[in-house]
Amino acid sequence: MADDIVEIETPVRRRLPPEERERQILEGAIRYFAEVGFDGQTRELARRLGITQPLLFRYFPTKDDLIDRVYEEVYLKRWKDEWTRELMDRSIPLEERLVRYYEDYAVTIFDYEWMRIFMFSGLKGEPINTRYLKLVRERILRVICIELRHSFGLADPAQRPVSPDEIDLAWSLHAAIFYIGVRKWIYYLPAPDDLSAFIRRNVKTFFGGAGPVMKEMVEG
Amino acid sequence: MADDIVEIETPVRRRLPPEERERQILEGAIRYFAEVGFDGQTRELARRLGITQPLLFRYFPTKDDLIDRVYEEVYLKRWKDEWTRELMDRSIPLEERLVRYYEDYAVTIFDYEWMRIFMFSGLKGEPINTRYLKLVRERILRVICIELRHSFGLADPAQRPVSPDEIDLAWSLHAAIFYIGVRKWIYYLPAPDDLSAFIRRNVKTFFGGAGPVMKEMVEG
DNA sequence: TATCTTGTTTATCGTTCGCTTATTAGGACA
DNA sequence: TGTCCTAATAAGCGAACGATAAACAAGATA
Repeated sequence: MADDIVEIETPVRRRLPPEERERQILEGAIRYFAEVGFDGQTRELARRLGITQPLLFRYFPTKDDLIDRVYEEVYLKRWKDEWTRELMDRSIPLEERLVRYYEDYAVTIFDYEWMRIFMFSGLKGEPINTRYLKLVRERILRVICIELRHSFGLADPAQRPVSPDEIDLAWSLHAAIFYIGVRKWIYYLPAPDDLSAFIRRNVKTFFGGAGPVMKEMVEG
Repeated sequence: MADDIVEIETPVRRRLPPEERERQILEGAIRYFAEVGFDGQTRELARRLGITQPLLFRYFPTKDDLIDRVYEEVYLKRWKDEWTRELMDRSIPLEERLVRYYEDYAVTIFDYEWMRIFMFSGLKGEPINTRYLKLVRERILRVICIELRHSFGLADPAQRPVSPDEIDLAWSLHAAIFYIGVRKWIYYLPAPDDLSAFIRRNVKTFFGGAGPVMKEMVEG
């Protein structure tokens, strides 16, 4: 029965520098939790990493601690302050600024791990999610509204503050881009093959139609 | 220590007609799974229903069977064929048709249970999710594209079929509306207080800007 | 080569999971 | 009021969960 000879995997015990092992676990956790959600089991995560389960608990005291590190790694480290700065650069036409911003933002969020962990943590009601969205609202959408006001020759936001309704309209442009990520990484449906062209068309549609609507909101 | 007197709940065993009990369990399951996801435990579900856990398994052989019934109940029973029909009614201006459709569609999907179960099942990769989205694409978005062609005086779809790029643009309008539900029921963030006005503004923005973009896609 | 530190594994704890079996009791009917 | 069907419960099974304790061994230092 020579066919029955099975290769025994001799589990080589590899001793890694702590920071390297921690890094390895963290990245494995991001991949794993992005796939199955935070109800995924520590045993299975350890199996995929090729280590034993107790070793996880040496580096991360509890499962929740590991999850917190995942959040930190995925969201906060990927935020760029330059987005706000570049959106305000009036030496460039606003429509082009919007295209540039969304092209860059898309690179950040159109990512298997980012997208799925964002939805999983949203459904769990994690505060970090709310915090992230507040960043989007205050540092992106409000800025876009201010620039739209200027671009359409509407009232100065210093005189007449940006209203929630205007922010909501800006959310819509954001949603259109964001939804591509949802389609691709949550629903596993085909997404536009030319993402740049999609973004350009979306911004053009929005920018082309927003003028009268904004005017009505601000001055109506 | 009269304060320590505790009301003992004598567990009244209520004998219900089977179909009534099944209904009660199904609706409890929708509420519960919408809140915590499908990893929620059958014991906790039973507790919330005020029944014992084995009774669940009398009515639904396995947890998966119960989940399947939840899907059926939430998605498929809420689809309206009249949406497609009314979107095609050219006796009404397209912009108004779009507003009417999204107002009605919003009533259906802006619902705690619908929204959250949709996201949970999406993340789980449930086939029913893909099936539902195919409905949206073929019976809503494609129809909208055809009507946009007609409204903007562009090539007849019978001659030049609607392209994926055009469908993608229609997804964007859909996404803007859908995202309100995400903001409200997934992120628990404030949503527009006048939903009708929001929809009207969105459709107006889209309709106002889509013309040249559509023309470029169809004839460019 | 012997020693020591500590990264890693083996074995296991207490709990909770989906699900089953055996028993109890509600309520329509005679 | 007594009978009977079956809705409902009580008790518990094996497996899997997060987490722990004790034993082992890789690799730097002497």
